[in-house]
Formats: sequence, C-alpha cells, structure tokens
Amino acid sequence: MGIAERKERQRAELREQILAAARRIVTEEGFDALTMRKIADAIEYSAATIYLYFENREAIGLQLCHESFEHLVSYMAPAVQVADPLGRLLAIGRSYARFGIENPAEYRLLFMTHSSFLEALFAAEREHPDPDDPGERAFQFVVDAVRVAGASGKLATDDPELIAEMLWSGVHGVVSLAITCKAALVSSVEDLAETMCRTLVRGISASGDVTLGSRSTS
Amino acid sequence: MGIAERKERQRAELREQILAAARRIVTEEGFDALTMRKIADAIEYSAATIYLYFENREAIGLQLCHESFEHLVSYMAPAVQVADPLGRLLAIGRSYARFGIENPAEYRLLFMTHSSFLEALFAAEREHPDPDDPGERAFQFVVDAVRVAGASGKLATDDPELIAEMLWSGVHGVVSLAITCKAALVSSVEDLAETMCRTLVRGISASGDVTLGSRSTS
DNA sequence: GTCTATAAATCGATAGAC
DNA sequence: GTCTATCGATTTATAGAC
Repeated sequence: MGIAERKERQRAELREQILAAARRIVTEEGFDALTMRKIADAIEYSAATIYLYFENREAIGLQLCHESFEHLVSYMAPAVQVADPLGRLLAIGRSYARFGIENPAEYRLLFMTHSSFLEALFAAEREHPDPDDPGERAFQFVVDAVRVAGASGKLATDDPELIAEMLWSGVHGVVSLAITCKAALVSSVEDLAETMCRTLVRGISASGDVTLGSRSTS
Repeated sequence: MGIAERKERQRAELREQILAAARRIVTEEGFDALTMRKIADAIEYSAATIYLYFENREAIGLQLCHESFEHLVSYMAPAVQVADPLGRLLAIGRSYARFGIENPAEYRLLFMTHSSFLEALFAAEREHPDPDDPGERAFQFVVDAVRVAGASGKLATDDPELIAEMLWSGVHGVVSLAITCKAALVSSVEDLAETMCRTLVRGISASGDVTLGSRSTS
C-alpha cells in the first residue's frame, strides 16, 4: 500500500500549502483580499486545482478560523495557573487582548468579519456539539473562570454568562477599536487594554477595592 | 437671477436625493452593498450623473458619516441634563449604546468599516481643525464629561483621555459584538450594555460603592 | 445636464482537454 | 491530478452623443 499512502501524503501536503498561502494572504491583506487566483499564484498551481481540495473560498476561511481559535486558546490557557479567581480573570483578559494586538489579521477574521463565519461556526456547533472544538473551548474557558470566581464569593453579582460576555465585550472593544480606527485613539492600545481589564475586574468584584497584581502578571 | 437660483436649488435637491438613496441602501444592505448603479436606479437617473454631484463612492460615504455623527450627537446630548457627574457618564454610555443598537447600519459605517473612513475623517480634522465638526463634537462630549467627573473628585484615577477612551471601548465592544456575531451571545444586547455601563462606572469611581440610577434613567 | 455605451478590471466557479 | 480556457456576473469610472 506504499503508493496509496504516498498519494495521500502528497495530497495532505498540498492542502497544507493552500492553507499556508491563504493564511499569509489573509494576514498581510485581510480576508477580503483572499482570492483563489492569489492562492493559486502562491502555490504555483492553477486556480481550478484548489477546488479539488476545498469546496470553495468559504471552506478555506472556516478552516483558517478553526486554526486561529486554537491560536487564541494557546494564548489564554496559561491563565489557569493563576490561583486567585479575580487574578485569573485579569490574566485571561490580558492574554486575550495580547492575542488581538499581536495578531490583528487573525483577530479580524475571527471576530470582526461579516457575520457569516462566526455564524457558520456557531451553526455547525449547534448541529454537532463538539467540546473539543477550539472555538467552543475558548468560550467555555472564560465562562468557567467566571464560575470559579462566583463560587469563591468574590463577585458582586451572580450571572456567569452575562459577566463572561461583558468581560469579552470590553476587551473586544479595545482590540477592535484599535484595529479599526487606531488614528482616533490618543492612548496606546496596551494602556487601554490594561485599564479596561483592571476596571472591569474592579467593577465586578464584591469588595470595591481589589488588590490587582502588577501589570507584568500576564 | 431667478433662473440661476432655481438651477442651484434643483442641483441641491438632486444631491439630497442621492444622499437619501445612499443612506437607505446603506441602512438596509450595509455599506459594501452601496453601488453607484443602485443609487442611480433609486433616483431614476443614470449612474454617470452621480459623478457630477460626488467625486466618487468614497465621497458619498464620507458625507453619510458626517450626518451619522450628527445623529449620534443627538442621542448623547440630553445626557448633559444629568447633574451628577457619574450619573452623566452612565447616561452617555447608555445613549451611545442605544444609538448603536437602534441604528446598526450607521454604527457599522462609523466605527466598524475598514479604517478608511474614520482615518480620512481624522486626517481631515487634523488638516482643518473644526470644533463644529460632528465627529469632533461627539468625542469632545465624552472627554468633557469625564473631566467634570474628575474635577468633582469622584474618580479613582485621573487621566480623562484614557478613561474616556476606555468607556468608549467598552460600550463599543458590546455594540460591535452584537452586530458582528449576535449568534454568539446568550445575553441580550440591552442587558449587556447596561451591565457594561454600570460595571465601568463602578470600576472608575473613587468609592467602590456607587449609587446608580435606575435603568430607565437614560 | 443627462444619457447610452463601454472600457477595463475584478471575481468565483466550472467544463473539458490532456 | 492538473491544466487551459472561459462563462457569467460584478464593479467603478469615463467618453462621447444628444
């Protein structure tokens, strides 16, 4: 069966080449600039060949989203090492912001693109719930951390989903505003993100005064 | 000179018709869907005629932005009637969110479109600073309210621009997330916006505990 | 001032030869 | 498995007739 295996391996390789080229284009020029022709030029195949590996342009975008969610999770995962519940929430917010700041093109693809992708991802998730799905893991990660904080009695209110989504919204606001209209901001994105994370955690904590770790605690 | 005046009037009227049609298309289908042909069909002129009134598609978009900033200011302006500094910040946040929720297409055009517009607006503002510019007024409005709160000694920290931009980012995050990926949110936009405004104001207030008006105080 | 007609450039996707 | 060739539909913007 050596021949069949080689063929399968070569097929997988070309598929990876297509994804790598697509990712580079999206990173450099944004998703709107991703065309089948550009991918074809990059991998030195004809555009028609790509359709033998992906159903269409959308399918390539979805695969890129999955990989970027993995990337995002890799940023946030270390935050579980922070024992203090509020400190962990702070660490999650900081790492999420850092992902967006350091990977603006990926961030834009995941959270700022016209509904289609996220909606497609959520629709797919509802059809076949998969706890291993990177996107699902990313969301659950934040909700779990809020639950832990709630159970420790350190939160002023008790609605994990609402608080998780508010925290997400706050950091998302900083990152997306910085991406969309950096020229409008006087403050640096880093200062803005840090201030946002600290203010939100302070705002949800049961005691008005919280001891927040140093900024480098990310 | 009656003839010249009638011509001028008719010219201004057609210009308004073009803008009205453009705004309707943007509102219903988004800015990406705005094409010269669609405008032409709507006003029952040929597409070529539009170029006699606007340099290009971008110029139409810029004019729509100016008008939408006016619209946004009209939402926020009543907040000055709230005497309490923190209450006023809360009212501004609520009214900003309400603008975004009630006018998603305008909001998307102003703050979620590919940098070009806001950057062009800010570039123009830097060239010819104009305190009457609607966009400038909207931003100054928030900064002023933060300054008032700071002067009253009710804020924990003292950096008006940073705090203003953080408040802006927070509410922007809620609105933009709701627009981009509503399917991802369990909570309602209204609850999310209200929680965000209250949490942020609580988080920046000098005393950890703040008396916040009822939700209907918008 | 307004039109028709069209240039010039894209794009996604497919049919069919090899 | 890959290619060439092309369809069919877009778009912005302009040239030139009326």
